[in-house]
Amino acid sequence: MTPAQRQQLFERLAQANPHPTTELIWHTPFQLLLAVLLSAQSTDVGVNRVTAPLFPTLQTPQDLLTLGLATFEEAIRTLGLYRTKSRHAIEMAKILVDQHEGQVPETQVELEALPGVGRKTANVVLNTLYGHPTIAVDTHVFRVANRTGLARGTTPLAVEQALLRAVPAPFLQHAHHWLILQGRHICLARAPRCGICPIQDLCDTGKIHV
DNA sequence: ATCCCGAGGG
DNA sequence: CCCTCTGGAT
Repeated sequence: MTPAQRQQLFERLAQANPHPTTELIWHTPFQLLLAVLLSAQSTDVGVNRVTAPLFPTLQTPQDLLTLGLATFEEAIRTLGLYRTKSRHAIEMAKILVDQHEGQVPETQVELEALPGVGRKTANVVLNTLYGHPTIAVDTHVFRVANRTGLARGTTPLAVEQALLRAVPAPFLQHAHHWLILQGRHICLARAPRCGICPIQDLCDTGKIHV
């Protein structure tokens, strides 16, 4: 894909979504961190479903410690991976209270040191919470980048590095969410909706068929 | 049967 | 590299 085509690709995604943001519902920094941790192998709709009744009284890491492991497990049970996620969330809250004065850290290293927080989650937090020009590569971004030919790679890290080179600078800030929304609503995993895709003519796969 | 804003452990 | 964690949606 040529630089001009990449520019055009993001111009169209930007036009379709002028103010892209996460579809997770949150109000405090800790809630965003917790919601992203819960989103692993789960849909945002599912995460919002379990956090809606929880978040009014769960705003800080201390609130989660007060709630306790058993109650939290029960509250997120329908998400899947609930035991691992609950354990990580509680351990994460302890570290935030003990070592970060209850605040969400702003560096990749500090974030990835938290239980349950890997590179993808750290990138989402840095971008969404602090406005860093990071690109978190999740299942959607990975699929869209490889399918379109925007940036190819066999691992999430390789795709992330390819995207950082392929995305025109003015679009870096919101590239993550534009690609996510494209993957979630248009470039679906099983049945991509090429008929309504705004970048179909720029896409390597879209030209071929589907 | 496959996928969903993955991470940690072996 | 592989495996496991986990339930709901399609």
